[in-house]
Amino acid sequence: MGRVSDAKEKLMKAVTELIWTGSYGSTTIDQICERAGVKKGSFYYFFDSKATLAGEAIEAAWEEYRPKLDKVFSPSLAPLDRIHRFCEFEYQEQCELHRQFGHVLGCPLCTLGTEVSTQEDALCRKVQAIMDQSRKYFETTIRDAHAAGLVYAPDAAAKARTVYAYSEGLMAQARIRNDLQVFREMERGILDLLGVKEREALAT
Amino acid sequence: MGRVSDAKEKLMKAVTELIWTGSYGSTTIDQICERAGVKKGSFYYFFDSKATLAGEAIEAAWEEYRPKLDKVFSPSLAPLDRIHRFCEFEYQEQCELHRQFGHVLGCPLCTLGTEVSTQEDALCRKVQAIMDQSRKYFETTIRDAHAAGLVYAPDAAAKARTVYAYSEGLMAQARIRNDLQVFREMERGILDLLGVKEREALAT
DNA sequence: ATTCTATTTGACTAAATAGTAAACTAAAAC
DNA sequence: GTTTTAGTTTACTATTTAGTCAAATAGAAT
Repeated sequence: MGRVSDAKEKLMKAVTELIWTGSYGSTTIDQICERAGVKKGSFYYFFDSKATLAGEAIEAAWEEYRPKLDKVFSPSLAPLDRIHRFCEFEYQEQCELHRQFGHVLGCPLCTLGTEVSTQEDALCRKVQAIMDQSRKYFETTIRDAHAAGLVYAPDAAAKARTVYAYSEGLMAQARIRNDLQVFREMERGILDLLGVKEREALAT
Repeated sequence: MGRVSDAKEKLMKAVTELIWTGSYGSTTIDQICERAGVKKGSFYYFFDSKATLAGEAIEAAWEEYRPKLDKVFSPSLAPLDRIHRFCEFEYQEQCELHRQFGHVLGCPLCTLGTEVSTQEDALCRKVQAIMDQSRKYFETTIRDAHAAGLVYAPDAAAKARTVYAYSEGLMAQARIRNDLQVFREMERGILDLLGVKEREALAT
């Protein structure tokens, strides 16, 4: 079966970082290859365009991220505790990224999605699909919270869309302002959307 | 004083449209010139870079947009009515853009801001400045609503940040999904953040 | 009418970029 | 150890792109 290679993985890691720390449109194939330490011929051996690579890269990144969310949103935890842990987790992740790259990066899906929405249909669809899965964590949590009488949310899916939009908006603000403190407002905002008063949250 | 020119305005209009319907990174100076019907020499006569042009363009667009918001958020209206009108206004605007360009475009500030945040400092700062002004409409409205006893929001500025982040997040979703219906959830989401129950809103 | 000046034009350079192809190489399979 | 196959490299072409400049021009001011 010939020789084996990790060039594919290196290219995916490189493009993920470049898009996240910069933007899709401004990263070139030459740049990707250089950061990955891979020659352009090899790039075209594995992928046929930047869009294809980016698509596979975000899917791989999602598969790495997913188990972390599984842990944070474990159904064994009380619903409002999951929310709390998610906000804390997200804050810590962004702190780490900030340390590593010197800038608040926000959500890569949202940044990439808004940028390519009108231009790269296949890529944008992949972003949407991951967002759909991502939103499900909120949906399940909200449904559980409603069932437990902690919140009033008869339409958990609709409420999840709202909470998700808010969290994405907040991350966008954090990126634009390059300000980690923005994340400190996330939990309260989500609880407001869920109609949880300040005292109730503490009592849970 | 020599001859007069509208090339500057044409260039600003062109770049605004190209960024909004596409992205900052993917629009080239040649494209801008072509759409504006202006030769590249003239571009460099008026501006020294794409970033400079984009900066002036968004400022000009904001000055055009501002009076519309002044009308929507008129202090002569009941606070929750202003919110209602804003959501309706935003929906109508996006419908019109969708008709004109064949795609949901969302908020140009947020799209541009997240894209250039790590790359074009001066431009990003202009985005931030306009966002700050934009958010003030919410802040004033929320303060008035609190004073009128319609909502409980002792920290109007904080609440405005939350509402603003949510509205930006929702517009990002609308752009990514290319779905105008997303806007129909905006008012309820904002009222949820403000703690206004469904009945109360109608009663105002 | 003439002058003056703000603006326009087109032709140019240099660099960056996407994409190709054929020769080359390492290592797996036998 | 030979063959086979997967992956790598290098050198290349053709475009696109940013940015420059000197000459031309239109029209405002006088």
